[in-house]
Amino acid sequence: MARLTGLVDWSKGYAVAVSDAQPVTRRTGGVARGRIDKRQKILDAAFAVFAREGYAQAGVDAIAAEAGVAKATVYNHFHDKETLLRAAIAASADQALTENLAVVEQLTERGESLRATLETVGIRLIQCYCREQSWALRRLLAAEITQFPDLLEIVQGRATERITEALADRMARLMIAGRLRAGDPRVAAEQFLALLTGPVEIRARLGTRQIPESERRDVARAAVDTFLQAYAVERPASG
Amino acid sequence: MARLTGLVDWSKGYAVAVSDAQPVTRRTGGVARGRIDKRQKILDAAFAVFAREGYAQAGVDAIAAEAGVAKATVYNHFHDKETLLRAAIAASADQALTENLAVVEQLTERGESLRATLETVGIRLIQCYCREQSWALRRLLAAEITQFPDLLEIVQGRATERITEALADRMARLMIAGRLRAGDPRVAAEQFLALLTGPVEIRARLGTRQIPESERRDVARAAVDTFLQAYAVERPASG
DNA sequence: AACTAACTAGACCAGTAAGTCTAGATAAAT
DNA sequence: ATTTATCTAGACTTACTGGTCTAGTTAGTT
Repeated sequence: MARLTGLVDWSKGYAVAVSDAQPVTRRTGGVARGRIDKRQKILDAAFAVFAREGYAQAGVDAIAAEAGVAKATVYNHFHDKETLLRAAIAASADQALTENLAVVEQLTERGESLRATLETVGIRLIQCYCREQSWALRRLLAAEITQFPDLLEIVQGRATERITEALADRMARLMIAGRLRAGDPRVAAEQFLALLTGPVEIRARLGTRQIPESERRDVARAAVDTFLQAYAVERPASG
Repeated sequence: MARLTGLVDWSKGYAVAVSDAQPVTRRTGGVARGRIDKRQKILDAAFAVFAREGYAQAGVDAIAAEAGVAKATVYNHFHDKETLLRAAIAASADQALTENLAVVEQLTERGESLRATLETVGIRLIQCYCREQSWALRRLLAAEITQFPDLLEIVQGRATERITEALADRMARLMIAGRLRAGDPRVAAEQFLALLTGPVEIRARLGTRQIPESERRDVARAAVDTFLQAYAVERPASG
């Protein structure tokens, strides 16, 4: 009866299910994971369908079909539709986080001009922000936040907050290195991100419009201009 | 059979239904509107329930109950659940727009210091942005945009876009008046808004956290600082 | 007072979807 | 070859809800 002989309470245990609830098979052998990649397939399909139709509208049948899997298999991996939602969102947030962190890491104090570095990082951050998956994640989160308030922690703890913090770290390094005027690195990070994503937000229309490459570059350049005018130590030759 | 003897196709006519589909009673008399304020009650209730539960989850019964009205009455005013959603969102967007425009209008070239004016306007804009209804509207829009793409035009045409444009107008005036460095007023408007709402967005956690008054003031001040350092004509005495 | 349009309460139908269950297929490990 | 865990297809139960309809009520207008 009990599927795990009572080792863990799975009824609400999304914290476990979310991170790595590997089915038993995975651990039995050495090479292992006979066809447990189905789990990932289900997660991907679930995210896609949830994003497209919304939680309430999304049918588990549809998710199973999109994953190329039987409905029972879905319930084999995830106890609940709700659990599935949390897992899918967590997985997507993790993915978005690593992408963003990789970009933030490129913001070092050494290297050519600070302006050029900021612009490159800016363009890449905008790229991340404009991924279809990113838009879907933000939309889905906004949609279901009132029904499942804990989604906020699942995502915020994995994405927005951590990215801002990582960027703040870099800003602090730049300030210490004398490349940026001293100030609150957290505010600097927030404002840099705001200058990048704010204009994008308006122009992208919640992700329904694809912003052309050139426009994204313009936004990044304008953002860096404004940012540097406020935070650069020596004034760049203007005009 | 046809409720309006075929004058208008009501089956999908949200453009009409949205703006002012007043029931006949309203026009029969002079003083009129016997109890047609029910329409507003329904709209308010619908927005509240849609925002709380999401479109798919929201039951028309629940909306009727919250409006203090029979279900049939809802269908008397609005042909469809879908029509009701559009109408409710449009009404809410209209309201948000007028509030925001009233604030933007306060940004004139005369008056004490430009910095003080910008700060006041900034604080008020943040206030508008943080209204529970504003958050609900943005969340709801994000939630249903994939299902009802036309919602975007209903809202964007009434809110975001118009506000940005109005602000850009003011920026242009300030540039012409020599109070701001000449440049693209549209970009200035976007960046000013971004500097205000970006940090608020992160801190408010999709509207689930109430930002204290002092924190909002800090954000506005920081935004104005950065903005003026980039756009002021003469450098403000720093330090 | 008579008329009329909007309202109410509640029954009702039809469609849909979460979650369970059964019986059988597949494939890794011993 | 046998065992064991997962998988599949699909029927099934249960519950909910959009929209309609009916019968009767309320209140403004003439």
